[in-house]
Amino acid sequence: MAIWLLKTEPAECSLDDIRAATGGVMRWDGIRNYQARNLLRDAVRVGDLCLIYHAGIREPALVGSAEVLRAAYPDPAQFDAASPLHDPASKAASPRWFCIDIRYREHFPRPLTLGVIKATSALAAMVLLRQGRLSVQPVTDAEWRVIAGLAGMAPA
DNA sequence: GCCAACGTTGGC
DNA sequence: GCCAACGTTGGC
Repeated sequence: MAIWLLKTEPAECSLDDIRAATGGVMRWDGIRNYQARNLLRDAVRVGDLCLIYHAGIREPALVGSAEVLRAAYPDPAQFDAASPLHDPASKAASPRWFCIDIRYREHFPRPLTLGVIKATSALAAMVLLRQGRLSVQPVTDAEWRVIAGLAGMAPA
């Protein structure tokens, strides 16, 4: 099982929104960056753990987790002319953009803020701190153990 | 294929 | 609202 960090602006889609969705299942779409796309399409598997990161707010933080319910499939929005995510250059026979379905798992007892992540030496190598703009990022098992501890989770 | 211009992201 | 980082675009 791999671990991923998924970044979102809570005004667009928050962990609360995921929990509130039918069955706690949410389509994770709108990825329009090739590096993130490649990870999503080639490496993200059913059952993988997703850590949800809220960005674009006063205190950015890892707030909880979800799991991958369905692996990559073509993002329907790219073919929808009315959508802001429409990509006229993408063809149905060779889709350019992909999405996944995730299912809500939990809110962390204590959200782990970016400030604390930055101040934690064991997390200094996180992709988040080096490539902050990447919206799908790999997280190592060791990083997850540290994150889980700081977020108040019992050891798995 | 290089590179300047431009747009977007996201922390502060 | 500013600005740094960085991805994309398009002229050459």
